[in-house]
Amino acid sequence: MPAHSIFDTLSDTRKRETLAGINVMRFPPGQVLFRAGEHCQGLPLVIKGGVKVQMTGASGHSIVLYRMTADDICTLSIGCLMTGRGYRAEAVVEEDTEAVMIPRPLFDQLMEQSPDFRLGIMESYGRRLDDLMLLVEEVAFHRMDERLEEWLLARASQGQKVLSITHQELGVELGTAREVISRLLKELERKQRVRLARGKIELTGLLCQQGVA
Amino acid sequence: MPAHSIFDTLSDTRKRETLAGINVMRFPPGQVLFRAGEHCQGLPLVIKGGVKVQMTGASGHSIVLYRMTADDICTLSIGCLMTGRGYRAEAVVEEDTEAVMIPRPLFDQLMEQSPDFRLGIMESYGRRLDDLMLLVEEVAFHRMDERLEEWLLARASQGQKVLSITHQELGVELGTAREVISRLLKELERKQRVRLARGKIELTGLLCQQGVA
DNA sequence: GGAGGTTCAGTGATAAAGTCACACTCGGAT
DNA sequence: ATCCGAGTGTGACTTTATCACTGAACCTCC
Repeated sequence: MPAHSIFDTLSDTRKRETLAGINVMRFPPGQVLFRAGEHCQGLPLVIKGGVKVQMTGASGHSIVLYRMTADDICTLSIGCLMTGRGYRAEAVVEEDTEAVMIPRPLFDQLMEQSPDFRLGIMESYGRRLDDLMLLVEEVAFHRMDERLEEWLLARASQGQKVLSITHQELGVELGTAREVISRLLKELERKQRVRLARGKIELTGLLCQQGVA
Repeated sequence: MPAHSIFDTLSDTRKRETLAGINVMRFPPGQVLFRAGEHCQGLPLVIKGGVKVQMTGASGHSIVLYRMTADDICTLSIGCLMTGRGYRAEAVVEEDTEAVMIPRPLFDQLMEQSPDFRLGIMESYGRRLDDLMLLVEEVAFHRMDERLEEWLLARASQGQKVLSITHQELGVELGTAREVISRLLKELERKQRVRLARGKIELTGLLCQQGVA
């Protein structure tokens, strides 16, 4: 039985009733859930998997804003749903993902009837605002070399030792240019913290050790 | 009768009943509504005035995230209210401001009973997310000289020709250092777009013309 | 009105980051 | 084997950030 924890607080019959009309969708990596400008059809709940949300600004550059993983709510969609405006960002699946789409009427109904559903939505919103505020601070004030190391470290702590990612993609992650990433990675290679290959970054030495801890 | 448009959809008796228990508070410029780390006591609704919300990052630098004006809802507070975490930002009054504070129980009650109240909250959240996403893009990819001109232009279009603001404060607005602002302003002065004085920036020439249009 | 202190602004030197242009190289595909 | 495109390396230059310091404007207190 596919589920999202926001339904856990509903009674069993209520839950069955709610989930009756909606079906789980599966998405492969690379699939685009929504694009900038598109209109929102409902509220996506991620059951499992991973989705990155990124935007491309007026400047033509892109930056990853945040990620959704298992049990997440696509908060961004709520705003679009309410105001009727199109998405400002796009969502790209990174790992095989299962999600359900809550249509507007059901969303309204749940908001009306379930205090816990409301709480879940509000909490999710709060977290997202926090994420974005931290991102602003990060982008505005942190050095790129530190941000890059932190990013790699975060991956290392998930147990990944060899990352399959291009410098260009890393540039989008951190909101900078490919050349900047290339130079910083070369510098890290000189410091024996990574080994580089085409499309791959192997974490070694301190970067890897710390990641395990 | 002080009011916030989010109450407009309530029936007159309902509205009277709701507003009975809460009283309008007045704040002078400079007053701090909340600080980073403090806990949220309720949901502030701005009746009139102006409040800026800014955060100071781990780096020790500050940046203005957004502003609240008449009829705004302090969306940030909802997240804090729901999760119980402290504020990550601080709110500073800029103009004489009137606000009401909705205590948690009343907030919960309105969320349960009024679809329009829910809609208003959700819309407000959506706008805030949008604001922050645009800010990320702006900070990450736009040139500082353009951002500065846009900021000045936005003030000009509100009819202000002489701004009372220090370079330091402008640095916080745009998330950069005072020296950077000083140099860019000097450059604008050379281009006859502003006249500078201690604590003042007078908009002239194109910058002013465009502002009026 | 001056002395002294504080806030604000200007500027040079240097480092970090972004931009532009172009060369090279690795891995398929034909 | 050759070709081609995606990925990477790098020099030259611009923009922005940081550090250190100077000087100017304003305030307060005699």
